[in-house]
Amino acid sequence: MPELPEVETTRRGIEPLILGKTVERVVVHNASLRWPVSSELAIQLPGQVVRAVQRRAKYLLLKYDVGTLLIHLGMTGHLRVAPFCSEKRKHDHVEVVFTDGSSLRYNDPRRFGSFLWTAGDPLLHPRLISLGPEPFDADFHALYLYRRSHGRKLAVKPFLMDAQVVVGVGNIYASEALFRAGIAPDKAAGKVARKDYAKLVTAVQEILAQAIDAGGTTIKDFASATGEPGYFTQKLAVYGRAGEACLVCGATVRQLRLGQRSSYFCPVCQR
DNA sequence: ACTGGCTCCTGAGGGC
DNA sequence: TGCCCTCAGGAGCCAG
Repeated sequence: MPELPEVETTRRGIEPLILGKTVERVVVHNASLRWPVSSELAIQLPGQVVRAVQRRAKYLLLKYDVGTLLIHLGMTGHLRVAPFCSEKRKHDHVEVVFTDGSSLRYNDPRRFGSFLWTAGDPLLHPRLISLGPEPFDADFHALYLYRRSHGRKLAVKPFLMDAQVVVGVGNIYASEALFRAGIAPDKAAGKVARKDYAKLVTAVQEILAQAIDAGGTTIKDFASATGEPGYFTQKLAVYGRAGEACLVCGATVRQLRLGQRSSYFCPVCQR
């Protein structure tokens, strides 16, 4: 379920706990994630040192000398570091065990996440190569969104959530950013004015930055690698607030479905 | 080329 | 207490 802030919070949590450690072995309890967990992991990783813990979009990149482990948390994935001998929980599917006895443990009830292995440049992996810019990159700007959306009838909210347009903006932050930018979520992407895309770019960046600072958003079960919940939940202006009063104008927050996802908005503030 | 719909899977919560 | 229904933070794939 994590969006970019939750993945970044996870990255920051696990990095100091695994960087420089040597893998002893990989234990796969259940290989049936989004794609089957590659048997390459158990062959390639033993003896390898974690050289870097990076993020691209919602993927975590664990870099080793011989390749990169790409981890996607899906909707319900969690990573935590615990002693290998500590008690296992239901839905602990994969463990990367280090020579110091600690273990990077992947838990994912719905199993929508993935563990992919690539020996080559991870940015050229099929799952990553066609992704759009990072929201904090210089090439994510108003004119870019304006051009990308030209002539498109798709509603602006699913447009914003399209990882080929910009990465990392999931269902919660898409609603929040559109609220902050004053744009109705069901407006056709191609009808949004360039000046409104400028507001949207700023809104996306502000919201994601604030959410990262708060350690992510916990709706149901997000927790960081150290088990802390996210504290951005208290700052959500519209998400999950259907029927309640808009914090800005007092109108009733409404809910509608766009692209099979719940969207929340203020009919007065957003046009 | 776009768009909407379906899909993977488990669990929580509401209504009866 | 239990059953059934809907919904959930992602995103690939398919038909039209």
